[in-house]
Amino acid sequence: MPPIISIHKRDMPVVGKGLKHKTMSEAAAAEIRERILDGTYSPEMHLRQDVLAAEFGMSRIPIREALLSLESEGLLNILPHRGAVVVKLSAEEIEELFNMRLLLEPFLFLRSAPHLTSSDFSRLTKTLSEYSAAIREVNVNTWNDLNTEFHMTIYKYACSPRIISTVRNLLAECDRHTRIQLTSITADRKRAVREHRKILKLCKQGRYEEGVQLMKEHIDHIRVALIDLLHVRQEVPDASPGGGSAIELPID
Amino acid sequence: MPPIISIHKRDMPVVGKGLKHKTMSEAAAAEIRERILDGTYSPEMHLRQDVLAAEFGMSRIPIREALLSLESEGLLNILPHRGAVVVKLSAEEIEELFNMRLLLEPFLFLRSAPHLTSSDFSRLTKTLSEYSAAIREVNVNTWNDLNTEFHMTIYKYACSPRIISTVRNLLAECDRHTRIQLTSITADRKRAVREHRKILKLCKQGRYEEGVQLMKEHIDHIRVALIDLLHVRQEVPDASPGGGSAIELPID
DNA sequence: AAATTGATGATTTTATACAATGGAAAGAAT
DNA sequence: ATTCTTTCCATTGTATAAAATCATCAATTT
Repeated sequence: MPPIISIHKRDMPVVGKGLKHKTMSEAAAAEIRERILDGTYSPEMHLRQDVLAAEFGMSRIPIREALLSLESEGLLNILPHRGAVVVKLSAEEIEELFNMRLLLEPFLFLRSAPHLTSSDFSRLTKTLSEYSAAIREVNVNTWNDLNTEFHMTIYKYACSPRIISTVRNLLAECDRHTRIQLTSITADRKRAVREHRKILKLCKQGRYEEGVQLMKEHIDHIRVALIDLLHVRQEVPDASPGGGSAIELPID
Repeated sequence: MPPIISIHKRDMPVVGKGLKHKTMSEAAAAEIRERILDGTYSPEMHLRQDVLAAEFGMSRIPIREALLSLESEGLLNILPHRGAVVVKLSAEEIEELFNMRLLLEPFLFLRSAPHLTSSDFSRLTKTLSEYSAAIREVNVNTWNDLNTEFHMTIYKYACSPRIISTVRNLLAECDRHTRIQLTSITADRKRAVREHRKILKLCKQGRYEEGVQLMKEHIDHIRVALIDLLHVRQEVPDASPGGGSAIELPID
């Protein structure tokens, strides 16, 4: 018997059309997105079309289209005639993403939560359990998927596909940075799990006003902790006219 | 003397690189965007790459890239292997755009308005005057530019470039539909001007809470009127779980 | 020494050609 | 007559080649 050669997905990416993708550019975008989100391509890294094309075994045209697509998701900046750079967000820009979540997610919550079914709650319970395990094991690769699933399941009945997709994209953009925080600070990890659990409980009990309030606090806690962390690292005083504090949260 | 041949911009579009655009695809995107926004390309219209390429005097590749860019702005849907279709928004989808504006614009307003300068007020006064004239003359081609300028000037100090660009894009998307309303209903036109004028006055007087409240009402009035108009036309009962009413507006 | 100009090469952008896809029409089967 | 299958063709997606842009470096000028 000849030895069996094990091919791991990450060792040798298969980038192409198939069941998952109708076009090569979609497949390339998915792979590049994954690499940005998992940190393989770090902020400010320059992505070369020819290198990616050679690696993925395709021409540069679908790579260009993939990069354009990722630019519209906020993950890349494309500078004309100079190429694509992985976005590095300043503390202020990260904060803005959280501000935007704080503006949009409560709306989705209140429109959707009253319509959640028992099947949804089963799914949320399962997702929460997996999230808790991933947090405990510091398994950073699945945090965002599970966090996104938790939030998106709660919002699924909001009848606001545009806002939902905007939030989904914000979650993806935030994840690169949320990982830093959750990796660094044990207490923040445990609190995230606790808050998810309580949000779910309040939904089950039909206490939506309290649920939405906690959802806001949950998002804000991450915002505050992350900005603190980033400012400690940068030690740059925040002098912008609108900076310093987030939106006016009526925390009763 | 030979007769002077007058070349109008709209009669013979010059689509290309120059001072305005670094790439052909940017130039094409701008021209196509303009045509979508001014109604030349109506909702559900199919845009063919080869036709556009021939008309603009360029190859299909930058056209493809332009179409991708416009898809990310929400103006087009690109169906793999089937081409690009101008987005037609249902009444619910239009309403969602307004809901999103109602969530985001007050935040921008409150962060920015206190920082407006006398120079800003001069500009706003001028813009308002031009807007008023355009409304009076039912000059639909400039309404959105002036409306956008009014809103964007107020928001310029919000230190939230991402939210600002999201709102700018929402304004562009709403415009195709707001025109229907404003063209149809005289009273709505006059009220829009009145509301803009009063918002500006409240800003000058430093009465920001009242200003933001009126801004919300202003946006909501258009939403309500537009949805009424669309429902009268469609005569389809709204049975969606989250439909019927907008966000919970605390109108004191 | 500093500033300006020109040349070069790497990379991106676009043009042209070829391949792939999906819808419509035609033909075959029931 | 209706339904299913096959073929065809228009259009899109991708590959390859050529053109354009920009950053860097060397040479020249001030």
